Amino acid sequence: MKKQLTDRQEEILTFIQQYQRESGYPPTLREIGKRFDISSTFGVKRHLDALVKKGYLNILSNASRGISINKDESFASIPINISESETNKIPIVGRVAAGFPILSEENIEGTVLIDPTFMKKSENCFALKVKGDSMIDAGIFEGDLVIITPQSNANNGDIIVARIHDEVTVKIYEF
Amino acid sequence: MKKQLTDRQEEILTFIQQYQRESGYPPTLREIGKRFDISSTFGVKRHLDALVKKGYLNILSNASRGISINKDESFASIPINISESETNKIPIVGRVAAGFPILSEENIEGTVLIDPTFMKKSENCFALKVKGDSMIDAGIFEGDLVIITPQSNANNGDIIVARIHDEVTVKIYEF
DNA sequence: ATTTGTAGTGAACAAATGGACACTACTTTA
DNA sequence: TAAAGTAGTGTCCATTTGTTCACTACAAAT
Repeated sequence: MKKQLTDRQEEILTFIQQYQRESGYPPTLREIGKRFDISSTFGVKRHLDALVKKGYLNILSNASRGISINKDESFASIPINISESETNKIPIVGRVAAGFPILSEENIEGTVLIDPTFMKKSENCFALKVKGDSMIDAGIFEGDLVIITPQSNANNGDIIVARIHDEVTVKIYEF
Repeated sequence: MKKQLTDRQEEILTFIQQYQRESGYPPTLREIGKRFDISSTFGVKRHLDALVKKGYLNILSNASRGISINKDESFASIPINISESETNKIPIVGRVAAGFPILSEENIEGTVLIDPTFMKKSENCFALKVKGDSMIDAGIFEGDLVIITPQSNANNGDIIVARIHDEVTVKIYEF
C-alpha cells in the first residue's frame, strides 16, 4: 500500500501527471514552482523528494525534467500485462464513399480498441456497424460491430462482407 | 498524409518513442547522438528539425527534453477519439481463493481492455472465463469471457453469477 | 550545373535546470 | 520537550542542454 500524501504533495503529483499527459514531457522544478507560487526550486525539490520517498515518483539525478511517474495503481495494484502498442486500434467505417479507398479519412467514423486476447494484431482490419437483422441466425444483431479482415479468398460457410458498388452486405458464403 | 521519412529519421523517431515509453521523459540531443554515434548535437538537431517539419514531432524551443511526439498515425491518419484513460481495464479473475476479496492480487490472472463503446467505465467490474457450455443457449460459450458488474439485486431473467463457497456459476435468475 | 535535402564534425555559447546551503516557521509524533 | 516532517525564501553554483556557425561530403531533383 502506498503511503499517505499531504495535500500539497497530492496537488503537485496531480500537476505533474497532467503536465506530462498534455505536453509529452515532465515539468521542471521552476515550472512546478511557478504553478504553485513556490519561488525557490529548493522548496519544490523537497516535495519531489518526498514523493520519491513515498514511492510515487522516480527522479533521475541531475537530468532536466528527469521525473517519471510510478503508475502501479489501476485495480488494487494489478500488473498491467498489455501494452498499449499491442492493442488493436480498429477504424470504424461508416458509409463507403465511392472513389475513396475504404480506409481513407472520408469513410472513417471513429475507432474502437480491441484487446489482443480476442484477435491478433492486424494492420488492415476495419469495423462496420450492422444495420438490419438479416444475420440474426449467426448471432449478428442490429447495431453490432463486425470486424473485417481483408483476404483474397473465402471458404464455403464463411461469413463474409460483399460490396456491390457503394452498398455493403454481410452474408454467408455458399457455393 | 504524412511525408516520407529517411531511414535515419525513422530510426531516430523510433528511438525517441521507445525512450519516452521506457523512461517517462524524452531524450536529450546528446543521448540521441550517443545512441547513433553522432558526435555533434547539431547533426542530431537537424534530424529532429526534419521530423518536426514533416509533422512527426513538436519541439519546445530552448527547453531541455522538450520533444513531444505527434501520434495521429494509426490507420492512415485517423484521429483517435478514445483516450487511454477512458478505456476500461478489467481484471480477469481465475480461481476464487477463499478468504481473499475477489479483486485481490491472489485471484487476478490478467487484464483485458474493453472499448468504452461497449460498456461505460466502471470501477468494480471484473471478468471470468467460462468453463463448460451450460449457458450455450444464451450465447455464452466455453472459453468466453464474461464481464461481471457487482450489484445488490437482480431481476427475473437476468443473467447472473452465483458464488457458492469457492465455486462460481453463471445462471439465469428466475424466481 | 545548380539547387535542395540528407548526413556528419567540432567548437563555442547562452540559457535552462537541478542541487545545495543557511535560515525561518509551523505541526505532529515520540 | 525534543525530534522529525512539512512548507517556504533567497542565493549561488555546476552541469545539462539546446542553439548556432563554419566546414565537408554525397545523392537526387530541377
